[in-house]
Amino acid sequence: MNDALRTAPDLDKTDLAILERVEDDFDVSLETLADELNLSKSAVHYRLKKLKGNGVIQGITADVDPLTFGLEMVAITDVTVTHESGYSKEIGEKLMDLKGIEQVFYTMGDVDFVTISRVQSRDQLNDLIDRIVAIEGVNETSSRFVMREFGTKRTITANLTEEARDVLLNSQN
Amino acid sequence: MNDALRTAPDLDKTDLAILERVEDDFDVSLETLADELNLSKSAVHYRLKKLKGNGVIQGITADVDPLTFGLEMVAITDVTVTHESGYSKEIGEKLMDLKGIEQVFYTMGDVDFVTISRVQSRDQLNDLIDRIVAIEGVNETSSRFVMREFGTKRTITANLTEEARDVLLNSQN
DNA sequence: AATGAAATCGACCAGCA
DNA sequence: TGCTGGTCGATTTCATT
Repeated sequence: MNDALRTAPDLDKTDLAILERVEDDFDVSLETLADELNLSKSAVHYRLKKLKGNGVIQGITADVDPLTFGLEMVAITDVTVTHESGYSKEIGEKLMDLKGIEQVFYTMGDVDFVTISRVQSRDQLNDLIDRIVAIEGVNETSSRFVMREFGTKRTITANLTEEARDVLLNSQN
Repeated sequence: MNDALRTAPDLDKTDLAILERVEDDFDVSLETLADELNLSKSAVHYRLKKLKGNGVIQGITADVDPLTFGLEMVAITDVTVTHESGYSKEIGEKLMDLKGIEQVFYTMGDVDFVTISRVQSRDQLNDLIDRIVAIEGVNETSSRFVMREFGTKRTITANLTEEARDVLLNSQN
C-alpha cells in the first residue's frame, strides 16, 4: 500500500461526503447532514468525532476577512540564502515568525524560499523585507505584488482527482 | 478614515480576543470563551453572530489533512500568458477550476500568474501542467517543487502588527 | 458502526441598562 | 447597541445492539 495513505484509516464514501461538506462550511447542522446521507444524527456525529480524533480533520477554524483589518496588499517574495548556511529549517521558522508572513515554502532550485505575505501598505512590506534581510543567512530578496487573488481554494477534497478518490474508496471498502 | 477599514465596523478588544481564539480553533465552548473574557455566554454568542453577520468572520471550515489523501507534493508554478490576451480574469478563474490548484495569484511583472498546487505525484503535476498550458491564452509555465512547507499561518489576527491593532482599537473605542 | 434516550451545550428571545 | 437570564432546540454522550 501507498506509504502516503498510512494515516488514512479506511475512509468510505460517507466519510468523504461529510468531509466535502464540512471542509467548505462547518456551519451545517447534524440534521442536514444526516438527511443528506440518510443516516441518524448520532451516526454523523460519531463519524465526525472519529475524523477529528484520527487527525483527518486537523481542526475547525473561523476564516477572518483580511480586508476588515486593512490587509489589502499581498506580495510573493523570493528569498535566497547564502550557500554556506545549511540552516534552512531555522531560517524557514524565523521567516514564519515574522508578522505579515502567511506562508513559507522551501523550494528546490536557486531561489531557496518563497514567502507569501499580507500587509496593509507598501511601507509595511518594506519593513517586512528589512526584517527578512536581517535574518542571519539571508542573502537577497525579490518581491512581486499581487494584483488579484483568485479565491484560495484550500479544500483538499475538491482537489482530489477522480482516480485518487477511487483508490481511496476501493482500498478497504 | 482609512478606506480599507470601511468594512470594519468598530471592533473592540473583546471582538479581537474572540477572533484570535476562534480563528485558531473554533472548537472552543462558549463557556470557555465567556470565562476567559469575563462575559456571559449570551454576550459571546451575540458578538460571534454579529461578526459572522457583518462578514468579519467569512465562514467556519474544517481543515483536512492533505497527507491523508496522499497529497504530499506541493509545487509553485509561474504562468505567463500571451500579451494580446487581456482575459486575465477568465484565465485566473480557469486556473482555479483545475483540480490540484489551491491558490492563484495574478501578479505585476513579466510572470503573470503564480499558482500553488498540491498533488500526489510527479505524474499528476505533469498532467496538471498540461491542463494549464491547454488554457487559451497561456504561453508558458515554469514550476518549482516545494521541499518543505513551513506551517501555513493563515490567521489574520496573528499577522497584525502592533500598530495595526492600535489603529483598530483607537478608531472608535 | 449505528441507534435512541438522557445530559449538556448553543441559539434565540424578551426585557433591560 | 450591548448585555442578561431564561427557554427551546441542537449537539454530545452513553448504554445497547
